[in-house]
Amino acid sequence: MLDFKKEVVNSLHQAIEGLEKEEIESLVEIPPNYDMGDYAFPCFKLAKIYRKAPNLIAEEVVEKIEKGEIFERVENVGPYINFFINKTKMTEVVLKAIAEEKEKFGSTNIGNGRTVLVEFSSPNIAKPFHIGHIRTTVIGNAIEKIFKFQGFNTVRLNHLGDYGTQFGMLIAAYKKWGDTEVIEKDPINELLKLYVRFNAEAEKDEELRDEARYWFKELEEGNEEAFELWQWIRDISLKEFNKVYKLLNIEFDSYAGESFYSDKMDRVIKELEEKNLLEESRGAKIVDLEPYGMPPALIQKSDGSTLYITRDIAAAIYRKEHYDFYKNIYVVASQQNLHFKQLIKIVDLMGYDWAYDCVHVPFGMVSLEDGTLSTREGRVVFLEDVLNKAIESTLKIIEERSPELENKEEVAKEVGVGAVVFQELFNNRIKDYVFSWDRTLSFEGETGPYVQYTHARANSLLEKGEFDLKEEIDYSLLKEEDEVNLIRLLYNFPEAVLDALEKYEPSFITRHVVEVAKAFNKFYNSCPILSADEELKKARLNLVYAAKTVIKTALSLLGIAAPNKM
RNA sequence: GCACCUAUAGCUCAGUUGGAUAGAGCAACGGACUUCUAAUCCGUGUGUCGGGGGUUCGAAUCCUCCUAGGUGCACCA
Repeated sequence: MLDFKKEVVNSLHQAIEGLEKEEIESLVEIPPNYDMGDYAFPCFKLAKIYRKAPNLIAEEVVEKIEKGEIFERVENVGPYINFFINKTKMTEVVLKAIAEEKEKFGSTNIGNGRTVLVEFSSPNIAKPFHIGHIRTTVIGNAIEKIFKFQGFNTVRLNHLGDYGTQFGMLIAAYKKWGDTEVIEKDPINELLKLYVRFNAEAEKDEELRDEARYWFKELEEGNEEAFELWQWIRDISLKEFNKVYKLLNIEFDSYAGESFYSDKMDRVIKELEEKNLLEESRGAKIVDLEPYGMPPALIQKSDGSTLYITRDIAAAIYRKEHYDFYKNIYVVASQQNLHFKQLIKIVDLMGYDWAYDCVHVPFGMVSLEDGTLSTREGRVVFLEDVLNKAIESTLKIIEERSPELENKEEVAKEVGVGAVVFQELFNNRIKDYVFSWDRTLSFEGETGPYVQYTHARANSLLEKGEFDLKEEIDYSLLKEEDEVNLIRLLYNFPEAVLDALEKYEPSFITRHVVEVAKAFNKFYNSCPILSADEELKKARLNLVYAAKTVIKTALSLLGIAAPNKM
């Protein structure tokens, strides 16, 4: 697709002496208001070079710029040079590109088949899948889709929390108080009860903690009973998690969790020792990171068992050997910033040049109105409940507004789940937020259902208007302000996707698609489409098709369905 | 105590690498369906951009100090 910004840069480059193209490009900006043009160039920097007032320079440069067929007008307002793109040209460029590329519009091949691993979701076995897990799950899912869209070979990793002392606790608790039948009926809740009870009693009884450590040690050393119990717990938990993944329509390529690396730990410890990175301290083995301004990383406990970071080092090395990744992305809460800083530094100290291809993508915390989430204290909102409640509310709305709709259940699921996911991807990752039912179940304004509704509306127009993509249209007919604003947003979509990829920030796409939906609805309200004159109708339907396509693509990158009717 | 993150309208948040008058949604009030899906659209207004100092032609954005909140910092993950 023709790059208008490059055109602006080129014509400025010809008119200005003493500035490299790169410098010009970094200065070109989008004015605060489109009345002022599509692109602008401020002349303050030139003022310094030429020792002349910036508005005078702007005047002179404008004189020298050739308008060609790309620019409608180029004019200066004070120290700014404003470029107005020829609207017919822009319309033609965008609508043709979308008609050709369809749902691939916005994709590139910058990945060129390189492998990107995305580790996300990674719930802890035997604990409920609650609202706190939704962020990693949907953010990771979106990031994977965005990378894939740009030509990367992506691998979706669910690094299950299926190892560690907590399993010692569970095994010990099960052996004391467990009942297989009861657990099979409601696995997560019953296992959780055991876990909570164990923790409560361990407060009073130190010996219980020793028992837990003992069982974890046994598990690590291959005790058969411990292993079988562990596997059973893992299986029934995964079955529960899959209910949520199914609702979200998310699948993984690998469920290799922490346990998978249990037999790869010795090698790590040996290697750290060989490279003189390991030190004895208080009976444990650590890597001293003080020279890098970080607290020491505990690699091996004094009882010889390993820790989270040890397994992560093993995992990183395994992944490099097994997948030869270009990037290894961890979508994990910001609480673990230090952990990942330490992890990456240790891998670096081990001499691996790919250490900084490991990227931690952090996100803020979810809390409840009455405080922090706490599984142990029962302050928890289950993700499955949130999704089901959203689906239920959606179904009610459908019954009210479009009772004749076919497959209501299916649409309710797509819209209800879409609302939850969309809200989750709407703000910057890093922000903390307080979970609120009101906000989650609101379907008006800048929400998922709003965007989906816009898509369904567009689809309905295309059906009623018997739209044919192959028909020739007259691009110059689309010159209403509301049309041009929509077209401009469609034109900017590919850049929004690239920004999202570069910053690992799906919300850039969420924000952009909301703008597209707003512009579309404005256009829809101000411009008659089906009742317009034949040629205008064809042109407008083409624009409707383009908007619908971009909305659908954007939603799919976010992991949200785009129903044709709702 | 040390480190990192956050602070923008009543609420929830945008604000592109420093740039032209700081923007949305929600909430409130008023208006638009015999006409393309009213989960829509139009109108009405509110800001010490947490505070001070600095850099700059120009700062919500960069630097610095302070305040408030959050998170992390050795045998949990």
